[in-house]
Amino acid sequence: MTKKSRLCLVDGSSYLYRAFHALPSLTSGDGQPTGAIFGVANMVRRMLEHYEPDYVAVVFDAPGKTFRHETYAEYKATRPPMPDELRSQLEPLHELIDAMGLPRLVIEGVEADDVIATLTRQAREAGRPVLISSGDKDLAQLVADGVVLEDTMQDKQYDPGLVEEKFGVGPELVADLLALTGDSSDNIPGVEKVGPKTAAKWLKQYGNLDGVIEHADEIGGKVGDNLRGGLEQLKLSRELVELEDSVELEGGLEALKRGEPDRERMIALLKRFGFSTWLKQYTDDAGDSAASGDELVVETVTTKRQLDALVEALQSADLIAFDTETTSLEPLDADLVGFSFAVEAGKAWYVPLAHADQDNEFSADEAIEALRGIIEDDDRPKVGQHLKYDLNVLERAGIALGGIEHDTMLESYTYHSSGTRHDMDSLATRYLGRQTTSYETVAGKGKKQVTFDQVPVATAAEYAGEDAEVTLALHQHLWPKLEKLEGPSRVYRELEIPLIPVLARMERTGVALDVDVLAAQSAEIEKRLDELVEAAHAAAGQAFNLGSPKQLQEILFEQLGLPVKRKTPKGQPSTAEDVLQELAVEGHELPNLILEHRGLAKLKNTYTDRLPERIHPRTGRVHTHYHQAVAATGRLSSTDPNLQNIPIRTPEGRRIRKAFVAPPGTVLLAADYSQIELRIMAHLSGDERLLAAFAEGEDIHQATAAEVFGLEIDAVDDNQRRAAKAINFGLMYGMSAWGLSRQLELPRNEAQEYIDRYFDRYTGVRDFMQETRERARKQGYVETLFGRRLWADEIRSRNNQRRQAAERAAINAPMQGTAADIIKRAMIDVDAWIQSGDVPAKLVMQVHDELILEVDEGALESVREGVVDRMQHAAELKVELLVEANSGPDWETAH
DNA sequence: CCAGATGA
DNA sequence: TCATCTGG
Repeated sequence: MTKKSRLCLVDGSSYLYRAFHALPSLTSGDGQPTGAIFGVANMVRRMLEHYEPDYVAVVFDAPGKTFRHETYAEYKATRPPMPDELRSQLEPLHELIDAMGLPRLVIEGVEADDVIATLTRQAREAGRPVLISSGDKDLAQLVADGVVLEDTMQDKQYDPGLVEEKFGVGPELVADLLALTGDSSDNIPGVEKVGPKTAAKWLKQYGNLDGVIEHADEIGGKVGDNLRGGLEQLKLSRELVELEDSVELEGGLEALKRGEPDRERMIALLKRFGFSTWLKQYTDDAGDSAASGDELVVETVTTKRQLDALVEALQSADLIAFDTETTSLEPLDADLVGFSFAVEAGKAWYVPLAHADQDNEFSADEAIEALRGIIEDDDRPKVGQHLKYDLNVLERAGIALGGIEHDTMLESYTYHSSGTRHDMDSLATRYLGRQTTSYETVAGKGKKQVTFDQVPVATAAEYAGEDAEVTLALHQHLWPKLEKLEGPSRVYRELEIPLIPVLARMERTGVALDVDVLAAQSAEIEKRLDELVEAAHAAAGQAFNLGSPKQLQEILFEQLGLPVKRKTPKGQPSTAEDVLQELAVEGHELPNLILEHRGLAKLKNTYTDRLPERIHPRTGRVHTHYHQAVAATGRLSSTDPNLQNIPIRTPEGRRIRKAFVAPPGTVLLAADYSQIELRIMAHLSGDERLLAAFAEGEDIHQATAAEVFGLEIDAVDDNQRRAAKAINFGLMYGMSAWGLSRQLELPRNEAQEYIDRYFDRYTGVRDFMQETRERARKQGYVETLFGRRLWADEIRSRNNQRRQAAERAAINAPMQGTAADIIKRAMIDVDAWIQSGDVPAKLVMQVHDELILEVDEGALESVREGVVDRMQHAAELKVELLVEANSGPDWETAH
């Protein structure tokens, strides 16, 4: 008997939704939305290429109710109706699938899942292997020997073993598990507080759902009560998640034989949708259907001849896409394992350098020397994805990456900073509709993960080659779009790209930390925490975990009966700081103890105990990572550790800055922009009063108080100044009366009065804000002074809260974003100055409006002047940019 | 308002 | 995942 060919079942409906949400909203020339059609069709094409099945079915949900709605009226009740933009793509997609020669099934009264279940059962009975392609995890219950579930968008194939790994139970128990946990997208309730972990544990213990129900009495705790209370619903949920595998279908499996594409219809449809690349394939290579096209050939370079040929090819390229493979995501620990290159679509090279199984004619050093001239050449433009990483890795390997011309991560970020992450996988999906091989599929994951040098060369080459080739494709897609936008492309060329080496250097440099200072503080805090716990337990009359907001709620509001001041978004009584403060003022003892405990525990857990763990064993310093494509406003962010939220506002907190030190012979210089965002607001709004106040060098909060309260400037008291400061602060966050009233502990109407008076006095600011709001609504984005575009994604949301949040963000964005642009310019300039000559200083940190440098003692004055001057002249505004710079042996003193 | 880290 | 707290 010959081996029977595989039946491929595609869950069209699940991919339709996912493609619709994951892909940009494409439209064809005549305005027909085509994004979801494109996504699903591409997915199907990839499946066809990969499996070349003779039997296929693309299955869709039928419109209208199903038998599940009769069982359970609430079924899918929380799901919003299908958006028009998606609905209008359904019929054209069906046409396209028909034209591709693929059997399509839409069966009234049942869902796509049930049709797939039925076909799977029939195929198994006929001894035919099955591949189910779906983004819907419910279908995992169908997996068995000979039945694989593939999630194309995640590039995962679930066999029984992987299902067990993912769900904690085998396929036969997946329906039981889903009944217990519920499925929010179908509005099927589960047992409250039971997640996948608990459900899997129970099912293992009692065999199956019936076992769990039988033994419900034995399960203790709150979840046990929840389980017993929900038994009826549980049985119903079980019925709903079970797939129906006896749907009546005409024609049997033979009806699913794949047909030939209808060329005429295909060409007509592809033209209509404007899918030009696909159309071109169709008209170019008439005979060979959709198969060819995005195939990638990766050449593994192992002989000297190949290496020479590669060098030659790179020498004649206008632009080289480049990627490094390494042993670690942490550049400071990463050893080179290989290089990949691409200079045209469909072709890539991989040069293995340190694979366990490699067998090259040349040594790694010989390969590096052969390529060094090209990699280091400033006149050979390169494009990469997140080149800061490669730059640091190469630096460690003694190679100085030159010619950093383009970075696809930054192209995407400056083109549209929000709405998507900017890692390669996200970009390939979003902009190319391509699903790239994940790192996990080549290197394994969890315990089984190996470092890249252990990955066989053959596997590594496919993966690495794809990275370089996709990077090139992304650049070819993104750059023409970005280049057309004058402002964003300027920000990209003049700020983001030049900043790459500056940040790379700062990360490599790191900052010195005095562990003894932190250890001493940790010990002090620990002692005080013990006292506080004891006192709190005494005050509560029982022991409890002070760090648990849940237990705290119980103690405060139920045991002690204190008044509930506010609720969290989820309806729990809030125990947030301001709430506790209010309770403390009312004379309760416990809230104060809690407040102090929380503050100190945070300090210890986040800073004094953790920072020393971050010291790198080789350098003895702390190396943060600056992220250049995360914050929507253009700011940097910092992680591992975050050095941009080191405490300063309280004395105990500020002490932590004592631990950030300069090594002997050097001092720390901390230079920060004073009131930079308000100054930018003065510039952008052109408000006369605000400009005048800055020009006169007045204390800006005092000046604001004088205006708002109608006083002479010298008559302003501390309280009035504090209120004015809160107003100024609030302004930059798009202030609402609600926010200000909370901040100042004032009634709403009084806060509103302050705001009104402010806008009466500062009419330029008022008009500017109104214009900004309108501009955001009209064009969907606002701009910084340097032309960076900041998109207000939800500005037209019908949800009031979301829309208003987007409006506030849009008002804040030009100021925060311009400040970010300015300090980036300053960093580039200061770094260039330091690198150009004998300036004995290093940039070590950036905290949004502050630069911290490590400076040789002897050169302090000249460096201070040089830094301040460059920061002040990073932009020419209608007001002067004021920079304050101080120095000292540690960050606290320097501030 | 924008971020990141922590603990339950 | 949520609440809380740190910074700007």
